[in-house]
Amino acid sequence: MLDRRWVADHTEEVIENCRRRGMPESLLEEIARFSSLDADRRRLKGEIDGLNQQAGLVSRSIGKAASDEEREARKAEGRQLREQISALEVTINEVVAAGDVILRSIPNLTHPDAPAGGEDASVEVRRGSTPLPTFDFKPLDHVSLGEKHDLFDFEAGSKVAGHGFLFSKNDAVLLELAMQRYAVEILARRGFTLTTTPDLARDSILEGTGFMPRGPETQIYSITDSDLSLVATAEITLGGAMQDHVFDADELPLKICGISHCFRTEAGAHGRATRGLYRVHQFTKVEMFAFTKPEESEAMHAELLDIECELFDGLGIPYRVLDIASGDLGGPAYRKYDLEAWMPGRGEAGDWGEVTSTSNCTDYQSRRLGIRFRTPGAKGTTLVHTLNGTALAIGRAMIALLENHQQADGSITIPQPLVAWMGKDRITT
RNA sequence: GGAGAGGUGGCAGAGUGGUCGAAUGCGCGUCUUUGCUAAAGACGUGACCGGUCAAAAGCUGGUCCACGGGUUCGAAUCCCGUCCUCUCCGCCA
Repeated sequence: MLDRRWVADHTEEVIENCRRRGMPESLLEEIARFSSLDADRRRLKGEIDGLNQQAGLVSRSIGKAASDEEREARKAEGRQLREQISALEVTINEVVAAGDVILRSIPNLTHPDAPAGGEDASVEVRRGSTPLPTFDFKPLDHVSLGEKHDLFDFEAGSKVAGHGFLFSKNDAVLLELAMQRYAVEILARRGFTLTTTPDLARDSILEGTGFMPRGPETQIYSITDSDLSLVATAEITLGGAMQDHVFDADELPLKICGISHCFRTEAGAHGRATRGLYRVHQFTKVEMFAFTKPEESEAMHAELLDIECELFDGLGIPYRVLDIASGDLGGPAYRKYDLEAWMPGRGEAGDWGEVTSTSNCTDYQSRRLGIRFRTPGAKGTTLVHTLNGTALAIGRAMIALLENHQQADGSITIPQPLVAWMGKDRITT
């Protein structure tokens, strides 16, 4: 979330930003209301502070009271003050709660260079080093390739868990492991701390990271009779792990890699391009997360993007990089780049499909999570910036890999960097 | 899962109803002594929300002793719930 005080003092700027992001008119009106709510909060806070001071003085005087009558009189006075305070606290809590609802619904500010507009306004800013493939045969999509080589069992997935789940089989398993090993290798070399993370997290952690468990339109699976949910991405746990932490300045920037399963209900996503691996309820992802000082976050964002490019260039997968338009940014993102890989089997004659996403969330997540750093000699603490990026989302990357590397004879070549981990250089029948 | 112990400032650790944001030690900062280092001494050393101020500093009010509730004029201290840690037992990959 944004800073409460800053929002109250910069209402016009905040509204302008929301307009740029295509937020509904109703939210803009709410933001205008926020400023007066916050003024109420401050006024009430002043009153309560004053009463607290009085009540404290009264309480302390009781021990030194000269007589029983005086003591009783003071007690009554103290009781009366506390009642006033309680009443005001009820009011201020309501005001704060109303303000918080608004504050939490306000998205992050937007990078001035991010393209303005909706989904279609995103701008291609870069291409990968691998050219689009040319086939002298009709390329298959990954589902057909999977059938040919017995790589996936969607029926078994449906049987045990329902539509959107699958079993990987045979060479697909080796490939999954090889891809993870490949990604981890590159991230380790880039100075990331390697972790595997819990696949479940408390609802409070989800909320702190900006996810909404248990709403009517939630994308999150939750566990009945507990406060746990299945994570949609390791971003939740990697950010959540540092909740309320204060870094020393020399610990930053900190780069962490987390491998987790990701679970998404994909509510309302039926009927879209969901064949095969593209949109499933569970997949494995190698995620990057970074904590930086504010002035370092843009450079870190560029680094995360570079790593994503390096990973896909290394796999020989053609892709384009999109600078995501303001209207299509998620709430916490100040700026976001997506990699879209070329998927020859997608649509009529191939199409781009999103495979990674990297966001600079500036201090939007860290404010709610209370993640700060301290500079020696300087007073106070400063909120860190958080960034996240996909290293490899296994399912989607595998679609691109299988479809781009298929050969006329039906076999699939394994990109060189994976061969050692995979133990073979080709998938054949 | 069962039984017990416990969660206090950057760390260690005292504090069982008021004068406690909290002793003491370590660490850290400034200064003094010293040719440098070491050592010693003096002083200082948290976060958050407000007020004052153009702003910062400063000054000033409040809140914070895991978290949330309760009792009380008053809670780090008493009661309840939650979370977490440790020890033992059970179970288990």
